[in-house]
Amino acid sequence: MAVFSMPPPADERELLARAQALAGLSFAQIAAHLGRQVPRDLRRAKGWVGELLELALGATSGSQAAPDFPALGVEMKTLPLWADGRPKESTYVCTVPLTDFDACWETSWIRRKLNRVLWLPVEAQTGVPLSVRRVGMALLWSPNSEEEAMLRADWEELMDMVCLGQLEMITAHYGVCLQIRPKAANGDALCEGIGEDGARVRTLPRGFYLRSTFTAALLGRYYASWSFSEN
Amino acid sequence: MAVFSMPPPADERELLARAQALAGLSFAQIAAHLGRQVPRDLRRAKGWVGELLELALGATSGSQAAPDFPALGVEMKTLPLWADGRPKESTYVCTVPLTDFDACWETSWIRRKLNRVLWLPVEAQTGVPLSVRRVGMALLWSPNSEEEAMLRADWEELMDMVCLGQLEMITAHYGVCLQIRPKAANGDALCEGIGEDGARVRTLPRGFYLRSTFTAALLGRYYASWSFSEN
DNA sequence: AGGGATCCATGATTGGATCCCA
DNA sequence: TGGGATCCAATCATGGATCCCT
Repeated sequence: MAVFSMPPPADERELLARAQALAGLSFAQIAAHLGRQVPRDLRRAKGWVGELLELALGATSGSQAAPDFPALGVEMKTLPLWADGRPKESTYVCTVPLTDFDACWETSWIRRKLNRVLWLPVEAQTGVPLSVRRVGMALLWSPNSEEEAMLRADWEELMDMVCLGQLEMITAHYGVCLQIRPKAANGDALCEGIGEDGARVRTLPRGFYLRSTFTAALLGRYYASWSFSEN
Repeated sequence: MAVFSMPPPADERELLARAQALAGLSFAQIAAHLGRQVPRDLRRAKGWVGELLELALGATSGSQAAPDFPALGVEMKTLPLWADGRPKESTYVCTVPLTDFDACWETSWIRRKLNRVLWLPVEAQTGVPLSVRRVGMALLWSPNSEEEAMLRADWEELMDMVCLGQLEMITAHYGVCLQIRPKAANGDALCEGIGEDGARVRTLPRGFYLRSTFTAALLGRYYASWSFSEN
């Protein structure tokens, strides 16, 4: 029997149970239950996997500035992995506030987003067709004190530069676990930022991304080893 | 032969010539030339007449913060009239900037919008079917010194209240020729404004409107009398 | 009939991320 | 293979205004 929609989970226990029930299922199986078509590849549907799994778990669809599970304060993130369990990509977290001089870590959007995350590892091995790729074992995570200290240090360094009008100097090389990179429909999309002289300038929208070294270490704390093998 | 699109007019002369060519035509006639359908009524298409006439004149469609005819600095406004020539409604001008403490009349958005306006009277008599309603004689207008002084006085009174956090006290009763009223998709739409204590609060978006007494007087300066009668 | 409330179209923005070249 | 560039869906915001109750 096909399930076409799902109410939000009542608590973390229920959310985690649903997520664990997805472990091992292929995208084709999940899509079939939700009445969705699997695209040929992700080139023209880059967010498809994330949207599919949000639907499968009963997440609230993209309402601004709210977590995926508002009642629980939980954010869902897919984590694309190579067949050997290493993260394939960095992880997009949220947009960078480019004109907020008063930003502080404690009340920052990124800290709220990362405070409680349901990580869903997903198979992303090149060459494996999308329909047969599988969901892995879910992990409900909060940063430990060491992780939070690292995130905070990166955030403060990067946001200092943003507020001091040094945005154009920022490359993805800054930050140990967090980086700032462009996040736009294309190179023509512009928003407002702070220029060298403190005045407003037009610039590319930017996003915060978690480096794959960070997400790899995070997985490593919970899973001694991990793979999508048939064993 | 149907005309499906129209390049922007090169100068005010050309714009005015096109507008005068529309005088006396029904909405059905204009829509037919543009390959558009006339809706049964305006209840679920409130902006239809404005959009039709923009298309007919070669206006740039709703690009943000730019006039309808950017090269000319001209704004187009329909002016719905009763059969006897009195304005039926107030005229929406633009949104009210709710968080701009430094706003001044000289550089205000509303002043730029009203600096040069092509008024298009349109028949709006209740009971007359939309398809047979007609366009009237166009008027290319700029505020005279008296009109500008009145607009400025109203604007300064109203914007003082906005900036002092007295927004919730403003009703449509303030202002001799200009008023502030809600301008939103519905009562749930919220934006940012200034609260009583100076902090940001969530509030309804507001718009500036010209009272119909103002637009009536404006027409009266140019047309001794005016109607859509068959004579 | 004045004024608070609302409606549609469309462009801009955000949230979901992966693509793909050097 | 890191990092600059890009893609889709859905929501939000803006511009076009009129509706409709008291």
